[in-house]
Amino acid sequence: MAKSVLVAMSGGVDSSVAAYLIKKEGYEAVGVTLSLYKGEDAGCPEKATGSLSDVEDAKSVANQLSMEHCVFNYQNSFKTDVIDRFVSSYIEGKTPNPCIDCNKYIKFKKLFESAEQMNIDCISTGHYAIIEHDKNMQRYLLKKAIDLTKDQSYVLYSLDQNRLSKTLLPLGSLEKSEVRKIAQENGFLNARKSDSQDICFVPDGKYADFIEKHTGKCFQNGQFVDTKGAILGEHKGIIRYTTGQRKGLGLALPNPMYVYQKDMKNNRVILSDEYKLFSKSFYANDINLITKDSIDRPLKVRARVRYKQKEQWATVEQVGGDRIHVEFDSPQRAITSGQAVVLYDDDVVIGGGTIE
RNA sequence: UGGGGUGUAGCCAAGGGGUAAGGCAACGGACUUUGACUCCGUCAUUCGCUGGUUCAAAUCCAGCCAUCCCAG
Repeated sequence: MAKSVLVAMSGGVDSSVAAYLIKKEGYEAVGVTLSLYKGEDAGCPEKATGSLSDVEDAKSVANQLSMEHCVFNYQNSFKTDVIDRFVSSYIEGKTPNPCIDCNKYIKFKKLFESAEQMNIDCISTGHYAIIEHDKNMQRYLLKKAIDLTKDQSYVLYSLDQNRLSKTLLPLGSLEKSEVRKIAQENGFLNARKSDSQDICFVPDGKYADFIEKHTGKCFQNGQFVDTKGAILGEHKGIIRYTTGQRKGLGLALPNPMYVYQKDMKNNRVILSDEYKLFSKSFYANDINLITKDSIDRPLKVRARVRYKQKEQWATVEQVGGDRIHVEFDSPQRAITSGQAVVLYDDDVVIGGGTIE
């Protein structure tokens, strides 16, 4: 009997083509669109994921593919595991990456649980990455997509062996242009729909306003200071700034200045020249390793400290059960607490964690 | 009140007779399933004001205004 697959369909081109490919390979496929938040929470009802038009788009494609389609309401989980975490991370002065949590807690957790309850074997998404079983290592490996410009292996580093073994990512070996072409050839109504961007639940990009609205708090103005403590001006609430940021400071100084550190205790944002932003070493916690159970000795890897960064050579050591120390060969710009570090061995994701 | 300095865009700032550099900020766009970074584009019909000299004045001259510093 054909394996059954639950295909996450956002209503966009990628997941639609993923569904098409799954179906084509003969799987017994069911499409599901995740309802993650209410439109009004995002202040922009029409653009929300799981909003009517996205659901309709997904339904329409599923229909064309003669697939069953349903909508799962994950709003509660999404609120506690993605939005609340996002908000509290910012309140702690960090800069989170909500897409990573969404994959970790929603797409590759809640959705798995739902699949199990439905007796469905696997799940599939439209992520651009490759999952491969390595016979020698007796492990499933997560690898970069063929189309490196769209590669999303970075946001999937939290997947474990169990999840990897039951996940199908049919787009990993395709170029984005091929995906669009397939959508077009099949007459999908979203063939030309633009790629998603910005935080999905903050479609207007004003994440600080979202946090203030969500918490009901107003983050007070405070001082911009230089590294010597001299006052440079007034900031508009400390959550509005992140390490390495240049734009939006509103200061007219002789040279461009960047956010160097955030002093949450004194509600001050410390600015510096760009060169001070470069550093080599940091710790990360909440780690997940894919290619091995633990890092027993210093390991030479390539690492990214943000999405879409080119990997850089580094040495990693595990310190304790859930923590690693990373030392880059050369200084990297604005290593930011709350962002994810992902370790690579060439095209293979070794693992990753959250930067402290 | 006397002496000196300075007034060019939101901020800083070049230019010292020939038709307003640059930086910062801002805004717009590109990039982007996170925040950022980066890149591209826009941004003074006018130089404190009023007169004068000149073919031509931000530039030279006069007066005025504003502001800063030093004296008292």
